[in-house]
Amino acid sequence: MATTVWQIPKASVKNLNKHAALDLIRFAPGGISRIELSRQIGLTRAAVTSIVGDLIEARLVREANGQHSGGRNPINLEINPDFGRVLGIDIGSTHVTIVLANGLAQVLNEVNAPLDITQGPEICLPQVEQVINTWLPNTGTGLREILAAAVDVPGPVVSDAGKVGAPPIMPGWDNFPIRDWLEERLGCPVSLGNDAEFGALGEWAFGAGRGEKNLAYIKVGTGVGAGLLLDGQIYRGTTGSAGEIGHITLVEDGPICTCGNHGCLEALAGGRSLALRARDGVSKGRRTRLAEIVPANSITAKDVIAAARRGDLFSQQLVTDSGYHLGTAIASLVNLINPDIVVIGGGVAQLGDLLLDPIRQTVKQRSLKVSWQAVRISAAILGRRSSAMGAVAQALSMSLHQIAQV
Amino acid sequence: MATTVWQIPKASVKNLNKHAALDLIRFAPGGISRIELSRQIGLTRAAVTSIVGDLIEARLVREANGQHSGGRNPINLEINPDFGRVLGIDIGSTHVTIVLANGLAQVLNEVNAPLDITQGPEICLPQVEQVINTWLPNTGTGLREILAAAVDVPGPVVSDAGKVGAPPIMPGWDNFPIRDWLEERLGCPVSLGNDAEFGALGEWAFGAGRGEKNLAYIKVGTGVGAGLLLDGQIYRGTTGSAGEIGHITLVEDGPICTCGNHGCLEALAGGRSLALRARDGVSKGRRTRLAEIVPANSITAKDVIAAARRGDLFSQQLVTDSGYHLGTAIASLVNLINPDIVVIGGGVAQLGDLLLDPIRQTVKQRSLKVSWQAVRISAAILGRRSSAMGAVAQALSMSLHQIAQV
DNA sequence: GCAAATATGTTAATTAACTTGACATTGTTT
DNA sequence: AAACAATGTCAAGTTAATTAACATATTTGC
Repeated sequence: MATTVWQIPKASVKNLNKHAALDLIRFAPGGISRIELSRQIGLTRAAVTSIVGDLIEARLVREANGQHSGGRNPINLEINPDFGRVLGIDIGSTHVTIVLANGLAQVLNEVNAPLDITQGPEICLPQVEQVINTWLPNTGTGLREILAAAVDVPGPVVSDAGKVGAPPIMPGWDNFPIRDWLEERLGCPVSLGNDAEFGALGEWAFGAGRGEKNLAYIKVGTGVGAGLLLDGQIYRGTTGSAGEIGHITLVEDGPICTCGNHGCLEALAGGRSLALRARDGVSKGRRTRLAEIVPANSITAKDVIAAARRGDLFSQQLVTDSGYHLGTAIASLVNLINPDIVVIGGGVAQLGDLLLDPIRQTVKQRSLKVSWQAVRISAAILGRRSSAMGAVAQALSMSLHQIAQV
Repeated sequence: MATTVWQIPKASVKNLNKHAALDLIRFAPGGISRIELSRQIGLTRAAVTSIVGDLIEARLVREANGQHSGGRNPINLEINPDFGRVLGIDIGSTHVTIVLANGLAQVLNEVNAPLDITQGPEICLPQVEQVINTWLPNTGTGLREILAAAVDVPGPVVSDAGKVGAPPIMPGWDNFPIRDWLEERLGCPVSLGNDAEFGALGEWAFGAGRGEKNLAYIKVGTGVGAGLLLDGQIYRGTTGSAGEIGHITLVEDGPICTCGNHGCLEALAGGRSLALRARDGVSKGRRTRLAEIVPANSITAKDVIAAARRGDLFSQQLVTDSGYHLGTAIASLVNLINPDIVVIGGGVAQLGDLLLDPIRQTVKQRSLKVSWQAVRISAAILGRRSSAMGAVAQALSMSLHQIAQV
């Protein structure tokens, strides 16, 4: 029942059931009773009473109200929201989003600040620290009250080392001890992850894919990446670069990609491609509202998304084209992974069915029947907060299980 | 450390470490000492002494000789080969291979018989039973001595039910209780799996990918399928149809596939495609030894492989072409899964570098650097026995852990 | 050749997580 | 109000672990 990124420390196999109970309580929508815990873990009611007693004594869990019929009503258990607070930090290529949450993963406050990731860690990380130091006191929370934090970045992560691997979009971040740096400044344990991976975790824990066994989260931002949650566990691959769906080759002689290859999904369907195709269309005189933006080569993906929302047909067509390419790559993923659900997140996903319908159609056409019949394709419920909420889930995992350890 | 398909029964969490020790002993090349066990499981030496005592008393494990330096020599432990015998049954589309193995997974005997899977289970399974009943006594083994068996079939499997899902190449097998039928006839526990999945298990346990964390086994036979072993666990997906790499679309308007789509990998690189392309070439008058085979449309994939081996340039070109297509699909897999190793098995893989080189080249060209640098692409060491040996591993898992349960 | 050093393996006493089986509590049904 | 039903708790017993001492086997140093 180890459901998240938290790895059970080898020494405490004896506490295995305590951690299992904790996770079941955390992720049970609307709480869970002792007897239900005993059924799911496979322990006796007496044992669960004892375990839950420990958790309540540690102030991690509290009793709440629930309903039933036939006999005595069960007492629902839930995480004690006041057990502590955590930070979820989502570092994107142009922005950083920071979320303050309580033990129940309820968002208490949120802040957003611009950032240019190409400036490297020596510039960016102090900026993040600065944002926290000026914003956090206004939320009525001291830095000392923060039990843990989790950060994600848009590149492959070597999670043991707390560094990024070989980041294509993150020049200068290579080998910088991101986690250690933040742990020292924030004074609490920090976990480093990949943005798509945390997006998957967020949508699995609180969003569109609650509790599914096999989930793929596709982040369609400037680039395109996937986070995989397989058999209830984040899957990172051998060097932490699993889920790099953005660099699957779709068109032999297609447009050049940031990775150096031609015809990658990212170069055909990502935000950067969306902007480039829009500029190209405008310069060719296509009839579109985007033509109002001058100069044409200042058009961004955001502009295209906004225009598509307002009904601009040309922009909608560009998005639909992205959808077909995404669908082709996702069809491969569905054939290989056979997931319960594919969650589409990132900026473009705000357009909903305009993007999802061509994806669904292509997946249905290009993957095996058994597999596409089993899969649900939905937009991210948490929207642009998927990754930050995944970071919150991860930070809560760390602190809850650390406290439960003893 | 749950390394194989065996799922630890919830009730016996207390025996968790016993099962972990058993698996470590099983898969440690050349045995493992008590102290090494204690290090890897994270228990004290005393605890390991007690656990190993139980295993020896149950006659599952025995002491062997080992070497060391600096102090007292450790006593190596290995599975007791005489604890029992198992059967590994690999049902292909045209043949069935059955392997008799002892506790150490050493092959004691092997039999091969033709079979036509399209005739359905009512014909095929009695044939398998017949083969076993006439062959097994000659090996000096009674059916009663068989502790367990595992069977694989070339289609998606619903392993809980012991049936196949929606098999494209297995008409009539749908919903037939394969496992239950065999359990009744063989009088021992039977496990049902997919051929690629068991191939992955076989190569992981005894072959090219020993002990790797993330392994993909690509079976290039009549069709093309992949078995995935991720984070040390067989990954089956939501409906048991994970790894269907054969039906990834590579060429929009490519040749039609058995699945109904166009341009699937299987239709471009599988054994069936190899034969079709050879026939086509011969009928177009290409210079090749295959022209000696008449009529041209009786040429099989086997013929092409044999000719390629003997230096026929046309046949070699056909194989190389298959390699490029396989490489394209495997590049996607490498991007998504980021495995340690990709093992190529099935008939065509016997050609070695003739097939592997174009695969390696294409993967290097079409996947991310971090990912292709980390991956090893090798031919199956167990050859045509990969799946049968995976079945042996699975059958041994079942009986070993069942006996260790108490 | 023999003690010292070193590493592996075992034993007995203790600890802690679980089970068992009885009992207590709190609700619905008749 | 009594019977029933389901949940939760308690106390005693069981068992897989730890701890700390000791036993065993092999190399090293003189």
